[in-house]
Amino acid sequence: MRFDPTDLRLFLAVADAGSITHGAADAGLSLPAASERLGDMELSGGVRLLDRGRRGVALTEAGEALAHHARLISRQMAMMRGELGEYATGLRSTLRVLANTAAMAELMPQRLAGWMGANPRVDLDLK
Amino acid sequence: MRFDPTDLRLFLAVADAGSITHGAADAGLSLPAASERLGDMELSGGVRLLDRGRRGVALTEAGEALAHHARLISRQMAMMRGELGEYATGLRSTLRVLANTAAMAELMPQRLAGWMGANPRVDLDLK
DNA sequence: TCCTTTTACGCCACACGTAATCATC
DNA sequence: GATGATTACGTGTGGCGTAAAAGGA
Repeated sequence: MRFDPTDLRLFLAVADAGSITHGAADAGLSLPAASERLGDMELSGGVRLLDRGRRGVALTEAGEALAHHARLISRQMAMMRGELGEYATGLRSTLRVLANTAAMAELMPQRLAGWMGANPRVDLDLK
Repeated sequence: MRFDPTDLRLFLAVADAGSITHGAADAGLSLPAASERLGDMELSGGVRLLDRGRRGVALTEAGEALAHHARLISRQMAMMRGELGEYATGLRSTLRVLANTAAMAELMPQRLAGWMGANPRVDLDLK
C-alpha cells in the first residue's frame, strides 16, 4: 500500500472524470500507466476500488472511502506546500492562473498537466 | 517538491532522532540515501529544513513547520489505511505489535525497518 | 462496432547501497 | 582521531509510453 501523492492525485482525477481514460489525461499520465497504477493500488490494498463498466468506471464503497481520505490528504499537502513556500528563498517560482469556474473544471487539468510535468520548478496556484 | 510518504517518514525519523545517521536507520535507509533525499527536499522546496551541527542536526523554523504538517499527513494516511483495511478481502495481513512506550520509541524503529521493507504485504500496527 | 480497459514490451531514469572524502569538534 | 554528513559511482528496478489485444453494451 504505497499510495504516493501521484496515486492519490490520479485516483481523484479518475473519480472526478468517471473514466480512467480522461482521469489519466487530467493527471498527466498515459492510459496504460494509469491503469497499472490503479491496478497496483487495488492489489496492494487487497480491495476493489473501481467498478469497470461500459462507459468508464464507478467508485466502489471502498473507492469512495479512499477518495474521501485522498481529498483530505491533498488539502493537507497543499497547506504544507503553502506554508513551506513562505520560507522559500526565491529558488522556486509560483505562477498564478486565473480562470472562471467552468474553465477551471473542464479545460485546465488536461492543458496544464503536461506543462507542469515539464516545469517541476514552478508551482501552479490555481485561483 | 515531491514529498512522497517516504520523504515525510524519513524527515520525521530524522527530526525525532536528531541526526541523519540514526534517522536514516530508523527509516530503513542508508545514510547517503537519506542525505540525498533530504538535500533534494531542501532544494526542491527552496528552503533549508535542517541546521547541520557537530552532533547531528536541528530543525530550522521551516523544518518545524514541515514536521508539523508531516505528522498530520501521516495520521491521515494511517486513518486511510485503517478504513481501507476494513474492506480488504484477506490478501493483506496485519500484525499487531505490543510494546511499552520506551521500547516503542527506542528499540522498535531500527528493529522493524528492515523487516518491513522485506515484507511489504504485511501492515504493522504498532499499538 | 465503438469506446474503454488491459496486456505486452522495451526503455530510461531514479533511488538505492558501498565506498571514499570532507568537515567539525 | 572520532563522529557525522556529503560526494562519487555503479547497479537494478520500477514506472513510463507506444503499440497491440481484449472486453462490454
